[in-house]
Amino acid sequence: MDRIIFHIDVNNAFLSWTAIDLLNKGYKEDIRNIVSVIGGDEKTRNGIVLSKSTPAKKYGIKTAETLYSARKKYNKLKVFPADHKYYSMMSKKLFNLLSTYSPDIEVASVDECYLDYGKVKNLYGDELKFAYMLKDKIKNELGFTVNIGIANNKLCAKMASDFEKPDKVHTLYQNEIKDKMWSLPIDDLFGIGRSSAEKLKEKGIKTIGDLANADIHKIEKIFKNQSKYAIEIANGIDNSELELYWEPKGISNEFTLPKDERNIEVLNEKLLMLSEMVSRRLRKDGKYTDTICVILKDNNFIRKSHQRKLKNSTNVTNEIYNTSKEILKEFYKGEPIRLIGIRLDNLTLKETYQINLFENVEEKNKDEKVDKVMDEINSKLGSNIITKASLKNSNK
DNA sequence: TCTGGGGTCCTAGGACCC
DNA sequence: TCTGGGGTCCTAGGACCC
Repeated sequence: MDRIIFHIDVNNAFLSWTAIDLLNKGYKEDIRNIVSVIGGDEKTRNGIVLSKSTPAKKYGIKTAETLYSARKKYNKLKVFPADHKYYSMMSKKLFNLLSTYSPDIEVASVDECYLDYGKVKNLYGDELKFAYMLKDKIKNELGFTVNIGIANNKLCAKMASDFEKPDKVHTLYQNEIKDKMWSLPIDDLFGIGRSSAEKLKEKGIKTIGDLANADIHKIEKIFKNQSKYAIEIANGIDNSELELYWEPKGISNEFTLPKDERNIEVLNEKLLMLSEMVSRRLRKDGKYTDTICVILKDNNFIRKSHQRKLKNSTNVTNEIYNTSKEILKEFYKGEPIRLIGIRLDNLTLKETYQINLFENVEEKNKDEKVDKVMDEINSKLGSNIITKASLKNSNK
């Protein structure tokens, strides 16, 4: 039997949610109806568009472009800051509402999910009628609009929800793929990014249909092992299951520095701060890592990373900090650094531990106690106020 | 005042072992 | 004296997504 999958996608999520927040706070204007964006802070060099209103889209303003560039398209552009806490609250409201209809939901990101309608169709009936009801219920109860894509698999549901926006329901069943998907530009295919799209266009593959009917040998240089898969997605073939339970495979934090930095002492301080951020998240999940990766981006936007695998897994801030400091020393060549980050991989629930003759066990126990106390204080204060980094640099 | 941050997956080369 | 492959693990980088 054919599956029936919904893809539910909030229209202009960050912008819509901020619009609601502002209206609740007495702001007169609904920023969804004006040329507006949610943007990062330009002073800290985070000045890009995170989300745009429908009118902003009409001026050609795109997600991830610089605010500088967006303003050139519309000089009276209104820019509002992001409020991720509020977004995550709205996101929960949406998923809670959806959960009342089905437990089979894959949360794909803060503003989109897949729902296995096939499993509950006998309860709610025709999927199209239900989707319209659902979209209107979300609009009435939560105050924002969504697009719903209906199809026989995740890929096509995702593609369908991306058709005309906002506040729409679309289907993309197996027998509609040719008519509804093949004429779209190759860039629109989920899974084909800018790099692959450029290479495909060079070979004369300009639409999804072109790829669907391409000779596999023609694209093997581009997709290697993934060539068959690439042709399959262009044909709307996707047998992947919904992933109902998600566990992070890695934890990372990174940030752009207010100005380019080449002083390794300053970079080390940032590593301390980052170590605290990632290790606290790790401990909160009750996990351990044995792979620590330091990420740098230089002033030319070239990203470089080096990682190290530990003999024993850990969740101790100090150990992560000391390791990352060593990694940085190993590969930092003195170039101006724009961004620095730490990523923890190979997460496990249990600590692997082999006795190491050279390890100072007392030191480790002390570090663990310090982490525990800090975590408790921070969870009580509900903030990141108490950090070793902030204590160390209390001169501000 | 030009270009974020948090993820996943894949590839390719080298090390190492049998 | 010359020279196998297969398998796995580790590392760095790139592509892609929201």
